[in-house]
Amino acid sequence: MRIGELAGLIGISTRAVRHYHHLGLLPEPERRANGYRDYGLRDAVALARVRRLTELGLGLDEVRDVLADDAGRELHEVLDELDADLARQEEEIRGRRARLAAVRRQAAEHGGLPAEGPVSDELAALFAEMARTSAARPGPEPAVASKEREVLALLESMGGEEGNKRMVELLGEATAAPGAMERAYEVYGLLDALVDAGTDDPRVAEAARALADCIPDSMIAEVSAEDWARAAGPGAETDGGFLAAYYAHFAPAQARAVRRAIQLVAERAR
Amino acid sequence: MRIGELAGLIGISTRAVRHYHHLGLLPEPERRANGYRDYGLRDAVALARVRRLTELGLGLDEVRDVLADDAGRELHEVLDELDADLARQEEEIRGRRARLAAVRRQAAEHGGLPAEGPVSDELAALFAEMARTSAARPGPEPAVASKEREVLALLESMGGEEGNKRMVELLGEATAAPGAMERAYEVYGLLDALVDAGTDDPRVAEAARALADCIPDSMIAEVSAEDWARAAGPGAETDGGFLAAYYAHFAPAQARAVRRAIQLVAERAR
DNA sequence: GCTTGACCTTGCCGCAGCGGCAACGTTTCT
DNA sequence: AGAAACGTTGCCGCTGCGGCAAGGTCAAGC
Repeated sequence: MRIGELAGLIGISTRAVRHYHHLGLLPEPERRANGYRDYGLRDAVALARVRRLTELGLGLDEVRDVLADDAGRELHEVLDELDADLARQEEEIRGRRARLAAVRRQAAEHGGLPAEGPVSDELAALFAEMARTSAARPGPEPAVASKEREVLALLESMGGEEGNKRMVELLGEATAAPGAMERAYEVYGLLDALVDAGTDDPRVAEAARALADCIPDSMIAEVSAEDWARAAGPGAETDGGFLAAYYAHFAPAQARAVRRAIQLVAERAR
Repeated sequence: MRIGELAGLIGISTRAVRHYHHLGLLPEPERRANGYRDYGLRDAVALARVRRLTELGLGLDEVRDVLADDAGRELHEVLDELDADLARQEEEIRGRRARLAAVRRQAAEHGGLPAEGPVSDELAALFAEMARTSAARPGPEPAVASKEREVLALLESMGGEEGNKRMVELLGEATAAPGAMERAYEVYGLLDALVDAGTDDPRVAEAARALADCIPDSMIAEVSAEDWARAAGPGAETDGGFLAAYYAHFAPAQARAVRRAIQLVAERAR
């Protein structure tokens, strides 16, 4: 047989056959006078065995090892490992499909993936409420409000399924109280004014007080007192986690005010 | 944020982030004076979205398309396609695991993968019977016998689950008859003597007759008369399938004898 | 000031399992 | 004689980054 006949017999490409030669999976057969490889049925048997193994999902080098080691002991190991690997892959795909189904459902309801804004309906409602409030107020929207939306969107997309959902829920309740969103925008205004201020500006303390007053007890209770304290603690800027990014997100005086507000909240939490 | 902070926040490597920049999945942020990339929370949001999509199993270019097209129509398509693809993969893995389980069972029973010989126990038994018969006969084993084993091993490993299994079964029955294997070895001897003969050697016809006499009616009935005729027909050598390889496997006079035998069988089959 | 270590920058190679293509020789059919 | 269908070797391409090179930058400790 020539290579094409062999390949056709087994149902594989000639490239694959040559590849197997190259990797040493299949011994090179005799050559004919013209240089063509000349295969016999024993080569076909060998190739069929190689292919059976590769189709099981073994890597080519694993196949080579299995074929080389006639020990058969290693085979057992390899097969066990392979099965575990396949089981893992199967689970992973199942999980992906589950998540994908959720995304598809949401995309269908929503008419598309959340583009740059909110992910959940609750957050979308919250943003809409913000937009209404802002439109009812004079002047442009404070930049801090838009930053706040970014933070919320990030928190929600960052994964912590349960905690963040609950957070958004509480936030929705809190801003649903009459006048709450207006008060929040007052605070945004105070913070916005600090964009170019020094960190020792007297308005910092004022903004911090106002911000802390906006946080309802229900949200304070949701987080442990230690966590509140940590959030305002000295290491927060440099812990490399979310808080560091959060503080870095604001101008220095704004960050100072936010931090002071969290300190006040932490005191209330005790 | 610098790139490491961003990456840590989302839970990804800096390499991946840069890779996403390179592929245009994530816009390049402003640079600081020292050339470092400077990220804000909005970048984190964008990155989180990219990552959610990639973790669903979308390719990076698909993610880019989805993010670029705010149409959302294409998204639906892509997600459908992805789900179908994942379903296919899941099925494939399931099939592989099933086949793998069979191989593992066999390997455990057998103390290793069939090394170069038979695959099934039935074929192993047949080969053992051949070895016994050969040992009881004077002189070395005819080369044709070994070639025959190759053919059988190939047939069995080539896949056609049902048909080949039945073939081996019938072969087992046929050779279990008293004296059958001895008669087969007589024929092997006749064929072996033809290795250097011309195709018009008178012994060809004799060997063909003897070989045809070895084939029991049960095997003849298993294959349709047309298939027998085709197997001995003029196109068999060049059809590129198994028969071509089979005939090429023998010396010319041997092949001629085998073919003549099949012709005789085909006549009996009618 | 100097080192050390942890960052950052760009850029190119490697990975699995071949497919594609180049650039060429052989066989076979017409 | 020419075309079609084979064969040969060899190198590049694909995915989603990781590794490594060969630096520049920054903060901390001596």
